[in-house]
Amino acid sequence: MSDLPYRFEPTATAAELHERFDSLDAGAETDDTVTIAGRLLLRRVQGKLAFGQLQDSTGRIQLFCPAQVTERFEEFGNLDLGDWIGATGEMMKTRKGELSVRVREWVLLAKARRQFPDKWHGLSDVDTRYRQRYVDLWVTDEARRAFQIRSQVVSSMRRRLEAQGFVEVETPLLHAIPGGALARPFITHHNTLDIDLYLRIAIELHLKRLVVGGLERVFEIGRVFRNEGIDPRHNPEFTMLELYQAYADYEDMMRLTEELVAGIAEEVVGTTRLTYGGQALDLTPPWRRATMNELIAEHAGVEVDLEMDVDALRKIASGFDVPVDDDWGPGKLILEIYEKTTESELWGPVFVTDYPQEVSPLARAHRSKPGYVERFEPIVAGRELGNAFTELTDPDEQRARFEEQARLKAAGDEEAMIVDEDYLRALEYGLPPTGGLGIGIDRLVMLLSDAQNIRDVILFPTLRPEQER
RNA sequence: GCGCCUCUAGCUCAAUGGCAGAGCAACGGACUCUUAAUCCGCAGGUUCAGGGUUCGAAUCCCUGGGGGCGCACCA
Repeated sequence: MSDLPYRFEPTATAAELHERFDSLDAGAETDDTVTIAGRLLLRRVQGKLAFGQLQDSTGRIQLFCPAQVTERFEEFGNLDLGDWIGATGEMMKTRKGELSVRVREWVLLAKARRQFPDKWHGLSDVDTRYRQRYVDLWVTDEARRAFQIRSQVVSSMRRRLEAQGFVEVETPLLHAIPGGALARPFITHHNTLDIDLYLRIAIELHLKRLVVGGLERVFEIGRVFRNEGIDPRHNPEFTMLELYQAYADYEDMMRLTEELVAGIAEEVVGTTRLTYGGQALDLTPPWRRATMNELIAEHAGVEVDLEMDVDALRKIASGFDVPVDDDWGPGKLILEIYEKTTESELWGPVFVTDYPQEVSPLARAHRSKPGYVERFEPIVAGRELGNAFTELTDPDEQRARFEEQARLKAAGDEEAMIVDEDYLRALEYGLPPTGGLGIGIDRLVMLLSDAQNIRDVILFPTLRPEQER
């Protein structure tokens, strides 16, 4: 029978105590009684005097425990590193100037039956860090920091969007028709309906239905699933912000993006001038705008255009070692050339604009450039941070785009879309001019926490299951 | 999916074909101002698993497993 308490009531956190009492002089004693709780992560017993370092979610505070003052002193000295305890005592500073709680009463809240990692070296095996995040969070300062930043980023994002009149919604994760992006979905099954359902690969189509429904500014921050490879920038489930704004176009979305990201950076890390992977990264608006074709010319040294002969584009692509598929039109060829030669070279931030329509089935045709759409991707540190466009609103045009996608699907393209009749019906009721934007939250947090691996900003990244021993 | 690298005590790491080791943690002891406390003592292992080569394997080879990086795919 365990005699561990069912409840405990700390009156202060480590951070609060430092804020209130750091100004004490070395050797000072007070009558201020506090109760704190946390894990004992360091301990130094010295005969009739013991010191402990208690860590809670806000930081660390020293416990000062003379045998004459601290109850059950012998037992206190036998605590293991990692034990959860609660302690009550008076605030003081040691002669050496370390702020401490002089512990009178204390209670064991939970026993650490497994040994904690080395107090100095911590955990370096990344596999263990990801699998046992509950340990990692205690012993790896950067891990705690990254997830604090993540929390603040999402919180700041919500507040900023709400302040601009955006309404947050939740739409289904289980989709009968996967859509809104070009990606392979996870498939699952509903027993009672006896139908296959897909974990969503994007939020897009439901949110645009809501704009049809009169939610003129709408957003969702939520999990999206793509059945693709895992690498330092990709996790099969990741978090996206998607937002849609009636009456806006992609120029509005560019302004919104740079202001949102810069505002969040300012609020969360205090500056828009970051260092990412040792290189300076300045998120201060305005960000550069450049068309895909201009950037290809800059970085690959070749002029490409949809007007060009397909065979000429094929030749250019092959020249850059792009494996060319016979089915690809000029738009897909240009995109592949861009991704192979240019994208990873862009440090940014830069808005890459004016994508070929062929690879953008949900974006509206460019108002002045035939064959192109009003779409951009914000590129930062050589990677896409998001995707946005002036939304395609014409139901007939959308049907034609879906049918072209369905043709590609039939030809073997597993990432192509299929016709979504209900979405077309919604468009037939009328979607106003609308700007849409998606931002990868994980990627944004990586930038702001200087993380080189997406797993460092996802608490429990997807891993192979451990084998039974 | 392919290629390269990696896996040794709870943690961090040595030992590169010749007796499996250290620091921290644990365990026993000393110590009333420590800061990774210090000092003395004592334990701790299916070297990821299985097979092979060898007088002898943590080390070399093969198969399998976990992880990392790169490529492919993608945001």
